[in-house]
Parts: sequence; structure tokens; C-alpha cells
Amino acid sequence: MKNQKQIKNQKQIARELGISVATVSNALRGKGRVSASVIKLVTSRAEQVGYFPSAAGRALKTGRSNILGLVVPDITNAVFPKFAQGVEAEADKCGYGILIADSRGTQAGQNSAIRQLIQRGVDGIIVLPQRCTAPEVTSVPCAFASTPGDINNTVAANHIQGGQIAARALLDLGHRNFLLLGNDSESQVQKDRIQGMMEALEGIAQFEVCWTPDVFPDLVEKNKTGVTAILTVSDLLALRAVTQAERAGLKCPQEISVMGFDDLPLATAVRPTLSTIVPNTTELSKRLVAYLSAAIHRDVILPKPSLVDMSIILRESTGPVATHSPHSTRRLK
Amino acid sequence: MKNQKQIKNQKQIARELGISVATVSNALRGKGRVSASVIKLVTSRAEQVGYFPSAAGRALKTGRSNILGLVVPDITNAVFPKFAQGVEAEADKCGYGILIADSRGTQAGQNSAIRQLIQRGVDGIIVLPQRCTAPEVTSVPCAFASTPGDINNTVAANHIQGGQIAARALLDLGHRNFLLLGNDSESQVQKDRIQGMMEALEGIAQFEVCWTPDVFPDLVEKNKTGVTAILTVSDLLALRAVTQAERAGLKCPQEISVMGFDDLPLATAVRPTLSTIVPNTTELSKRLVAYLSAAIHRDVILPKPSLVDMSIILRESTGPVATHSPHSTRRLK
DNA sequence: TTGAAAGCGCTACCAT
DNA sequence: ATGGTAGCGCTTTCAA
Repeated sequence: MKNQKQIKNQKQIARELGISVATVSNALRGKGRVSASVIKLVTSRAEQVGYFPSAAGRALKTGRSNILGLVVPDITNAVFPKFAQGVEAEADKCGYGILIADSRGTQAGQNSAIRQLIQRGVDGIIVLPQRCTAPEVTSVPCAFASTPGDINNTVAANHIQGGQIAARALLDLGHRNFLLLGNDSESQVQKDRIQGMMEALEGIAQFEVCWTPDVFPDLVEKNKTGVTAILTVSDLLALRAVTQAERAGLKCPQEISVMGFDDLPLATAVRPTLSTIVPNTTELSKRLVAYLSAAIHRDVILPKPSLVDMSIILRESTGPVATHSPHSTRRLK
Repeated sequence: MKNQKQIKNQKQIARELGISVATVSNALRGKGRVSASVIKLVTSRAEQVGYFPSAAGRALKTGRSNILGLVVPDITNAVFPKFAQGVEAEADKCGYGILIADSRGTQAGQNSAIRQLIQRGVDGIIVLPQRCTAPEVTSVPCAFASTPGDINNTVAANHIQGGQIAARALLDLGHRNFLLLGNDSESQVQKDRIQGMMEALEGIAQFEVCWTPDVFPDLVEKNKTGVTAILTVSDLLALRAVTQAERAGLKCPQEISVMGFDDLPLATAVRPTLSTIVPNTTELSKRLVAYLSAAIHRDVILPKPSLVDMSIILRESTGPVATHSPHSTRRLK
């Protein structure tokens, strides 16, 4: 017991210094009117004994824990880590800690996760909703990161715009015959991305949409019919397209270009490295935390919910359409 | 203000019921000697008004927050999510929440993250150390997840054993000429994995170790010299080996087998799917949380630190050595 | 069986 | 400029 280094509190510091706890508190917080000499005395003493305020005591008094909850549908989902990192960094800047909760992909799990977090005393909650399910009404501020819905506290990546810039980038490279690849036609995110692609291609190029729950289309055959570019809704799918193509002897990007989505870590770990559409997780996190912070402090004007544009990173998996290819654009004209 | 649903506390429940707070507390916690009728009365009332105890109040009184800190070197590291999920699940089972902190890959960041967590009042901390750097002494129980070191509160995946089973699996498939692939010869994890592989192969098969910080070995040339199997230290590296091989016209697994490590999500997303060595994150998490829980409650006997064996998953990227191949084992004999 | 009261560590109000 | 004190919500001891 004795070897356990005792943590000092304000009371003990006050006693040792022969002053009151109120003065210690005031001196430490820079509040109140305390003489410079006492401030110096107290702060140096506090430093010396390694004092830091008790989170519980402060939370009880102020009614704030300075902790935000983060509900994620599935931690093993590859897009989560980048997001969590952004949120953690931004929260840290604002003095908040992040308590994570896994909703295990179910609506019930999501609700129970939210309840859990509230009971743990978080000041606000960020939810990455599972398939855009409606939120449960809660007693603390909540912000949602998802595709735009009807709720007004949602911040979302602009997946439609993301799909558009993916398509335009390949149009710029001369491609005029596309294969659009998704793997979950129920996912609003994927639907939005595909929709954006279609909007950008409509009337300018040929395209075919292909949802592949399990079977993968025969890329060689597609290529024979003139396809020179594949737009996918995820890096994982893009990777699969690339490996599938190369196995069949189709060189990427010389004979076929492939575009991914999300800029997962694997995008730069594979060869060819993947061109991809990257969500601005920093900005998303910033807005989510800013919204919560404002709501927590009961600011009158809350930041507007909004869409955050995505950007593009061109790497090795995309290239100009091969002019000498028998399947190139020229032939279609 | 008025529309904000007021959260009830014990005092209010006590007043409404015309009894004392002490009785409410006792009834709710099943402690003390309270009549069954009062218990029923209080619990039903609590349920009815949606009462839940204030985390801050309880923490202040008990000195425990029921929150564990988790320090990770880099959230975007692909092995982290599975780990975090395991820890979160296990902690949840034991009534703990998880507060995450990113050490941003530096020793200084790690120390500051630990300090932060302590200030937030966590009861214990799990650290995934950056390159096995020594821990800073702390005032709360700490458990480390890493390769075995000298510290006695470390739980680690048995990377050496993992390397061994990777090698043995391919020996069983008839392979006798290996290429061992790492990409960071400073990493203790990678060194252990390679060491395990070498131990299993020594005296039984030929092998060559190759550290590839940037340049990738010419697999076709290696294959010409008889190599039929590649053992890597990560799925990412395995994937790169597979794509490299297939680009060069070497079929996987028909002509060359490739083994990964970690069972990242991408392992099943690519073709061929990757055979890999998978750490038992569930067991690791269980032991870490169990250790901390025991330490927090000042149990006399603490669970022993220990190594957790890894297991193997055989998928499509490995196969029997081709008997007809001119480079197969027979030729070496 | 029940209740009164102390006190965990902190902040803020009000006196001095 | 400084200090006394109340009280945040809870648990626990002790008294009734």
C-alpha cells in the first residue's frame, strides 16, 4: 500500500501551503483574482507533486465529462480506422476524449451502444449509422456521419460528387466505354457513388452497371466488347478487378484502367497502386466535433449540417486509353 | 429548457417515494437490508422514470471509472481494428468502456497518450507499444501487447510459432525450396516470424531470406532457381508477391505458393484468396482485460503474462508443389 | 428495516 | 486578494 505513489488533491496542496482550497483551485484555473505570487507558488507546487485534477470530481461538479462517444457499425470495416483517427485527432484538439462502442452492425446494437455511452456520461455522441437506420432519440447531442438524410445533424461525404469526379477523371483520359462495379446494391453509399458516376457519363460515354454479390464478371469478355475502364465503389473491389484482369492477361493500366474508392491503406501497398477517390475525413471529423461542441455548450447557432466533397488521387491503376488498342474510343466513333 | 427531458437522480426518486436516498441506493444495488416490497417499489419507479446512476457521482465515490484506456500506435494500421474489436468486446463483457488514444507512432506520443488517459481517470491501460519501446512507469495498471520482452505484464501473439506453422504447412504440401519475405528488418514482430519459419525449415528445406524495403525480388528468376513457395510476414506483402508473380506469368498457386500473415480483410477480397496465419485476437484481448481487471481489484495472484498461439487458414494462394514442374523438389534430390 | 449524515474532489458564490 | 462553504450524485457507516 505504501509503495503506491499517492495522488495529491487540491485539499492536500492547500494544507501543505497553508492556504485554502478555493485559492488553489482559482490559482490553478487562472480564474478569480489571485495574486501573481500565489499563482506561482501554487502552480510550482502542483507541478512538483505531479498534481492533476480528478476527472470524476470535475465531471460531477461541472456536469461535463469532456468525453465524446463514437458508435461504429463494425470496427473491422476498413474505412473505420481513418475515420476514427480523424475524429480522435480533432476531439483531442478540442479537449475531448473518445469512447468507442461497436454496434456490431445491428440496429439493436446501435441503440444499446448509444445507451451505454450515455450511461458512461459522455457529453455527446458521433454515430456512424448502420445502413442509415434512423437514430433513437437521445438525451445528449448526437451527430451522424452518413449519406444525407432528413435529419439535420448529419455530416456526410458527398458520395455522388465522388462518383462524378471518378468518372470525369477517366473521361479526361480518353475512356468512353465503362464498367461500373458495385457489390451491395442495398448500400446507400454504393448507390450514391454509382449514381454520381452515371450522371457524369450520361450522354458522353457508354457504360454498364454491374452489381456483383458473388460472381465476378468476365473482364476479358468485357474488354472485347470495348470496355477500357472500370469504376468501382471500393478499393477492395478495385483490387479484385485488377488481380482478375491481370490473371486473365489484361495489363493494368495499359489495357484496362481501374478506379477505387476510399483510399484504404492497401491502395498504396499493391501493384499497380490504386487510383482512388478519397473522402476528406479530416474535414468530416472537424465538422462533426464542431457541431457537437456547439450543441454541448448550447450555442444558439449550430453549424449547418453539410456535405463534404471528396477528392481524387491518381496513381498507377489508371492511365490514358490505349490509342493503338482495337477496342479504343476511336473505333466507337 | 423545459423540453429537455430531466434526468432523475436518487434524491428525486427518494423524495417522490417519500423515502431516503440511502434506501434508494441500497434497493437499487441489492446491498444493505431492504425489504422486498421497498426494493420492488424503488426498482419499478426507477425503471419507469428511466433512471440510471450518474457515472461521475459513482466514480467520485468509488474511485473507479470502469473505463480502460487503449493506446494504439497508429489506428490506420490494418491489424489494429481486429484488435480493438476484441478488446472492446471483452471489456464490454467485464463492464468496462474503452477510451482510445493514438500515440501517433512516437515514443513521446505514447507517453503523452498514457498521461492523458490517466488524467481522464481510466482504471487501467492497454498499450500496443510502438516498436516495443519501454513503457513509462505509470500510476495505474498497465498491460502491454507485443512480442515477449522482459516486462512481466505483457501478453503477446506467438509470432515465432506462427512462422513455424506457416513453414510446416507448406512443407506438408511438398515444398522444399522457399523464399522468406520481410519488409522491415527492424521490426521485432517480423524478425520473430522469420525466425520461426527458419527454425521449421532448417535442415529440411532450402530457403533464402529477403528483406525488401523497396525493391521486390525477381520472382521468375527465383522460380527458375527452384523456389516454389514464398513465406511472407504480412498479407500486404503476400498480395504483392502474388500480383508480382501473376504479372510475370507465374500462376499462383499452381506454380508458386504464397503465404500471408494477419488475415486482414483484404485476404478474402483478392483472387486468389490468401492463405494466412491469424493471431487469436479474442484470446489476446481476454487475457489483457483479465490481467487489468485483476490488477485493478488488487487481486493477490495476477494472471500470468503469456504467449498466445497463432493458427493457420489455408485458402487459395497455397497448394501442393507441382510434381510436373521442372523446378520441383524431385529435381533437387 | 430504514434514515441521517459524511465525504469522495472540485468549482463557484459570497463574505471577508 | 483570499477563504469559507455549499453542493454536484453517489455509497457507506452508523444510528435509530
